[in-house]
Amino acid sequence: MARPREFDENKVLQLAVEQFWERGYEATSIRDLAQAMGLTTASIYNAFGDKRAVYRRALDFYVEQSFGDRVGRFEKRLPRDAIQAFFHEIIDRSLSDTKRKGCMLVNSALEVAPHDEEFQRVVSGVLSQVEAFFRRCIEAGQNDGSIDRRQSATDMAGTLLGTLLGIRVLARTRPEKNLLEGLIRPVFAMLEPESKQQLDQSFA
Amino acid sequence: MARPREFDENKVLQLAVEQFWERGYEATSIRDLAQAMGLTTASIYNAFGDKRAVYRRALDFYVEQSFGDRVGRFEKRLPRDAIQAFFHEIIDRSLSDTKRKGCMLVNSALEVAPHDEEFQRVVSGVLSQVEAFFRRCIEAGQNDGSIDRRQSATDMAGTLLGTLLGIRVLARTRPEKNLLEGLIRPVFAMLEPESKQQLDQSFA
DNA sequence: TACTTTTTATAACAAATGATTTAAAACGCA
DNA sequence: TGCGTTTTAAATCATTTGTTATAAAAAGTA
Repeated sequence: MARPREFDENKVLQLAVEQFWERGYEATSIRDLAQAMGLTTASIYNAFGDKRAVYRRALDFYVEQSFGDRVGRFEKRLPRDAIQAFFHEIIDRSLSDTKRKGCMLVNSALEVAPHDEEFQRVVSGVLSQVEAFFRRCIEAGQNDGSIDRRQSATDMAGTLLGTLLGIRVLARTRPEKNLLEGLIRPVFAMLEPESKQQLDQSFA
Repeated sequence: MARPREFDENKVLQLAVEQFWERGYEATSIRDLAQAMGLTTASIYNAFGDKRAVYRRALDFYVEQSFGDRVGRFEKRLPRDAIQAFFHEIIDRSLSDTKRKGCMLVNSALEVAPHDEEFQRVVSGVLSQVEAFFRRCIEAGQNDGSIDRRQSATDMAGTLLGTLLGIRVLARTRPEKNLLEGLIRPVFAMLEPESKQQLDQSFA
């Protein structure tokens, strides 16, 4: 019928992700993008539309591979394990992020979402999903007695979401192991039921 | 000796702050800046240097008026009051921030600091000062018994710093009163000494 | 093989970008 | 009043920006 594409859409999208992720939206020009993706600008416009559309697709691609199966995988664990493993993985990734790219979703939340309704919805939707994941974990833990019941699951899920975002911001200017691993200790302690807290205390 | 300035440096710096704060560094052109400051581009270059230098001065100006006396004012209160008042003020400001500008320091931490050593130092320095403020409050509270002693002051100060940054990120896409006020409740509870926690529990 | 369709490569477009030039205007000091 | 100096205004500089024509190249179908 016609000439076929020379490039693999997923491959070039991944390259677009890396470019936008590292430099952000405004600081990345179409030519930067073309070089990073190994395409001509004409091919980009033909395949995706304009610059904003490429960013839109790139963000979806990032979200898909960053939150897609991950949340589900963690949820198979014991509630408190799931939460702790989630945070430890975020911290590990932050500490090995030598380019200090942070989290592309958080970057989008600050650079593009405030001035673009559609991105606002996308970002806020993903954040709500993460919050819901935390809430499910906490509710499960409160039911089996492994998580403290004095604070509501909703409030604690919000605390975890806030802490997560805080870590991702902090890591971009101060990616220090002691700082990041230290700041989650009190958060994990907050999850512990009172009885266990007393027990720990008696051995201290 | 020579022709005097027609503008007040502090006034135009404040206008530059508002422009950069709302739109960020890359999305603000020199002409945007000139219009916002009520100056010609020539005057800007003559008075400040290049675009980066204006941003540098604007960020200093913002930090000065945002963190300058504020931290000191809070520190005059009782330790736990100081921390709680600090967070309530941040949340109030976030909820009344109709333009969703967030915190210019956090914005800088994500947009410019990762690619600019000098801004890296500035941002990380201010964050360290906030952290130190939290730590001093916590240590004072631990000494007078109003703050829990089971977690180290360093760890809890990190938690507060992370929570603060998380709130500022979250507020830019989801400035919801319930969410923000809810997420700090478990954090404040974490500060409470165990004895008090038990007491609260007995009345619940 | 010729036709149709899509992708490519190259070049170009108008507009915007950061930055500077030029010359007029405005002050202090002699 | 004139001199020296700095600020201002307007125009202009070379690049870069996002985007689009143009035409050649590459495939499937007839």
